[in-house]
Amino acid sequence: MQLKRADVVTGALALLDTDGLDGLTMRKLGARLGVQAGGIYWHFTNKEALLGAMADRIVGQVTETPLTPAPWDAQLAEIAHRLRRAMLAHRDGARVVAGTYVTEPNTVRGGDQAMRILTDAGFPLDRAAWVIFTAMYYVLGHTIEEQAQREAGDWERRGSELAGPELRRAVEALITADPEERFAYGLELFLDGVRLRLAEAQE
Amino acid sequence: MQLKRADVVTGALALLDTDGLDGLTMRKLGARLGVQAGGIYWHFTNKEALLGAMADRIVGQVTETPLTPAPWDAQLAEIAHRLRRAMLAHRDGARVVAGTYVTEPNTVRGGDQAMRILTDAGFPLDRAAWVIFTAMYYVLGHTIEEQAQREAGDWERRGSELAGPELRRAVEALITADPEERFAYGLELFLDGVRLRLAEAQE
DNA sequence: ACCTGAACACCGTTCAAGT
DNA sequence: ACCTGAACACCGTTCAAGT
Repeated sequence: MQLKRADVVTGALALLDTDGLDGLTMRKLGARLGVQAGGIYWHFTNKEALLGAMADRIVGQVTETPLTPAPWDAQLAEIAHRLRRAMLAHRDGARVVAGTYVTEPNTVRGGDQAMRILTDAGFPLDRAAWVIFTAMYYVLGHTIEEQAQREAGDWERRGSELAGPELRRAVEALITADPEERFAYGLELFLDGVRLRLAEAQE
Repeated sequence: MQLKRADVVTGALALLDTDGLDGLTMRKLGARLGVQAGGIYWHFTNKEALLGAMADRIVGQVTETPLTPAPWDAQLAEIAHRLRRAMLAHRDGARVVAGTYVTEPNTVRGGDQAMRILTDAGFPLDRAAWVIFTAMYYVLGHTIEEQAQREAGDWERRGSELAGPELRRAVEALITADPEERFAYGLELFLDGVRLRLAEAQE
């Protein structure tokens, strides 16, 4: 059986889960697929393109099941939570998604959906775009760190090494907290601001 | 004259400016410093440690001049703006800072300062920590993308390649916007949320 | 203490040639 | 069309040995 583009992506995601992003090499991927490293370049022009396809596969989870009708802010929060979960489903998933400027189908679909939610709510197009990217930075940043903490257990050690008294207790507060709760808190912080701007624009 | 740790960092930042993060190799750095690549390992245990020192040098700009007395939200905004400017001062500066879990002096000092501002304003310690990291994700994410856009001019092309109608115009809205204004907007969005939480906590 | 020289164990990518 | 074999031009890191 011959290799399809989709098989390469599936294999790459499996390798990502076992070896992490730094361990994801073309040679190891070739071995897993029963192919020489060079052979992969028939399916993808380079590693970056492959990573882009992997990112799009991950992001695809967000738009898989349709959103239930709800107020715009609840829908936006739902998208953010879905994106976080989708990235958490693969080791280093957030780093993979963050590392690619994806113009691929699923990413476009997700972005389009988010844009429509905000413009329907009454936001002007440019502000809606700014808001979405701001949210994106938060979701990516939070999830990257969440996964870094999970993998390298030495965050705890590093925390206790910290000289600064306030920051040290701050890092401890981060580590002991439930990641899900912390994620929701930061997201709401930011949604508060969005709600306020919308209210101002409409009066 | 012999090489000091600080000289290595200075040379590495200069190389970063000319060749970018991907072009920053130990061999090229050695050549610039008049030393074999292996020689650098006497000063730093590995490349990661060197990158950490570079990040701390960059972050050091934030705490160099003391903050003028002002309300807590203005001070926090000032820190965020300083951090962005400090990272913009070096090519790929944001990526360098984002890629390291820094426990080094300047980073600790900056984190401590931010924590004190929020706790003095009345925030409980754990929430203050959450807020700061949320802000950090935003500042890093925004600045990384700002620099990516600056370096690879192909963002514009990618934008016009986008199939999705809403998202396409969204990306155009991002590109045409003044980065400084866009940064301030996203920051205020988030500060709005923080102000709201603080007001709720104090009534 | 500080660095050289040279090696080790890798990388991503290319490309003629095979089937 | 799809892949092999083998090479090219790199990496980060180690470490005996020099000064």
